[in-house]
Amino acid sequence: MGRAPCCDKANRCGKSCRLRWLNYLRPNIKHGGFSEEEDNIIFRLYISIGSRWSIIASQLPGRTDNDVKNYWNTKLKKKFLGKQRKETSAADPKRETAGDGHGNLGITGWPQQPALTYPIDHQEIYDDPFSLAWSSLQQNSGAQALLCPTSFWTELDDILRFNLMKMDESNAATKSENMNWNEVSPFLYPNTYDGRL
DNA sequence: AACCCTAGCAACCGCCAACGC
DNA sequence: TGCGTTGGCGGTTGCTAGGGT
Repeated sequence: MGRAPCCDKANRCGKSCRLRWLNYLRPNIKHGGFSEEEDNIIFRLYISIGSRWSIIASQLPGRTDNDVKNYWNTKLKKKFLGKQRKETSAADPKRETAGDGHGNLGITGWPQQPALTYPIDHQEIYDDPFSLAWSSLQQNSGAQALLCPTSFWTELDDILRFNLMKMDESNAATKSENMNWNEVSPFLYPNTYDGRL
């Protein structure tokens, strides 16, 4: 499966060799499906730090950044944006596959409410983590205070800056990606987050 | 049976930082 | 300090399988 190798199979270049080892051949790689818990971890980290797949993958033993990235792009993004897709493709209802069949997202620990409550004219930016966060936060009971989009964006931007700053500090201090997640704002870890991953 | 469409995912590409000389 | 090499990363591509028509 997948595209043809860039080099002769019998004479692979080092970079391809390394990539294949890291993403596919390495021992202890999980090749099975992702669990609901892993889904939640990926989702929350994506909201918090964006598409830093290597960091996200480091929190999921046995998963590679490529795995996580592929899984997000092929499944999770649709899962978490399912309702929005349904709204925009109402003329073609058979395309809707995510959720429980009633327009709910089916995320463990997240209230089962319609995702699309953000104004329709903001849909064009709905695919980024901020938009995802907005959708998700609105599904939580505590989102009442965030009904003003302007203050929400400001607040979320502050949180993201804070998290990125903490990550930079952590990386600078340890020269590794084993950041201290306890320092990241819990604002984006509602319900199931208990301070460890 | 043949065609079309979509999902899944391994691999490619390009950029950038670290490293050694 | 400058340059070439290497490794790491995120985004993207394109092959394959499977389902629908």
